[in-house]
Amino acid sequence: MSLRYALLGFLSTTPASGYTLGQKFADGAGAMWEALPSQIYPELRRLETLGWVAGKTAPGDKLNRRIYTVTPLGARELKKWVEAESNEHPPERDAERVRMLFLDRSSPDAIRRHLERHRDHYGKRLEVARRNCASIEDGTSERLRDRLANSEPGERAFVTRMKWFAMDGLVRRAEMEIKWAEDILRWLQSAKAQRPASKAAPKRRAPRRGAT
Amino acid sequence: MSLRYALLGFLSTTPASGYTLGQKFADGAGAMWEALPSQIYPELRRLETLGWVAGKTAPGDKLNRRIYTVTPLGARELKKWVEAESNEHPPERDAERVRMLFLDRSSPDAIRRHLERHRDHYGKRLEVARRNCASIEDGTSERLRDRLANSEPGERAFVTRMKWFAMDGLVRRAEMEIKWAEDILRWLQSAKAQRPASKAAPKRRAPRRGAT
DNA sequence: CTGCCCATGTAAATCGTTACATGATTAC
DNA sequence: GTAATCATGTAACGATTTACATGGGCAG
Repeated sequence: MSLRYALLGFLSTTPASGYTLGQKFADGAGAMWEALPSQIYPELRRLETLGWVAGKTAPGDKLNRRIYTVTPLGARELKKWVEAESNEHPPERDAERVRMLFLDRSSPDAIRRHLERHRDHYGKRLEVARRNCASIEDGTSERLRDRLANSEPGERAFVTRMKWFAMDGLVRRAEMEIKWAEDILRWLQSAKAQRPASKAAPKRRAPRRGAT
Repeated sequence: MSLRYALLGFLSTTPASGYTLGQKFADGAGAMWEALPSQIYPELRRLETLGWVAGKTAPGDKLNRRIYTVTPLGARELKKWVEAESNEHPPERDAERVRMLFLDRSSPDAIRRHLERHRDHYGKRLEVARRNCASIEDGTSERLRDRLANSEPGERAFVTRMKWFAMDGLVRRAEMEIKWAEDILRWLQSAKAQRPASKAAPKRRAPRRGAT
């Protein structure tokens, strides 16, 4: 049910086509809720029949682009959703950590490769999120500009800051995942030095990390 | 497809019934991949027809508990999965951050309530994860003991450490989410002091956080 | 005129949730 | 004996992925 509101939210800043939304979802400000065309297009049609958005194709457009705009009803429904008290967090489903849990019977090399992929994956995400944060800070974010254009002048600093915090969450997440992977990689490296083959190594207790 | 391997993984440590797995998934070491009974039971049956696990009900058991054990084939398939190179990370779907993104048109009070729920939610997760970490460290973790019982003596320190790292990932995630929420809450508090009603506030640039 | 990107979809299959059903066991 | 918990499921629905289809525009 969140795809619906993610679409609605992005359209509440700037009217857009399904294709454009799909692009934003993949990389830009929308690296928060990814979805495929086959899910986006039907959902936009459903939003239209609900009367939450209005879609229009420009008469001369050969590409048949359908541009959607949020209706007042849609804006109210979006607000209802973001403010809802019953925000049950989604169930935890952390495939990477599950893998790590059961990689203990694999070779240190397999574990290392896995962690390097993890680190690199979040490295890319970090880059995107940092870039987005920067463009919010220096005012080059198109989406933020569109958003501010629809805001009261007195609210603009507030809106800017909220956007920044949201994006900063993605930065922090990526930083955490990278550090987690690197800490384990470092330990694997030092453990390897101690037990070159695969056996031995005196039993040591897992120490706490630096800060809590 | 990950539920299948999560089940397989947990069974590779200790044979268990579907009900038991459901419990572990909800709180204990399994706060990594939650699933409901209606998904767990059919999946276990499918794993059985695949020959990856063997299920048996003890003759005298009035409760009709079906205890599943991983077969050698199942163990090989699990290993194949955890070591697979094509570990595409799942698409990002972060409903909380999407909400934050579009909460900028709501009252600071609504935002505050939202963030407090976020903080409290991860506070509970942090407690569970810390408890699990602690029980791995002090050797009171039953699941770890079962796991070590099936491991070579020389590998035990390594296995212990890997389990700890996996669980530590959940600790770090929860700590990060709590800090994120608290940082925004603190800012809301200070911003409120500056603009008590809802207007004004001199435009300020979003500053970088302490460390990168 | 061939291959690639833009743009919008449909159909089938799989994964996950919600609602419901059933019976036995344990604690009060 | 009644309520909570143990234990296993089925059916229907909703969300998501995979595979496929289609046609216009643009660069070589």
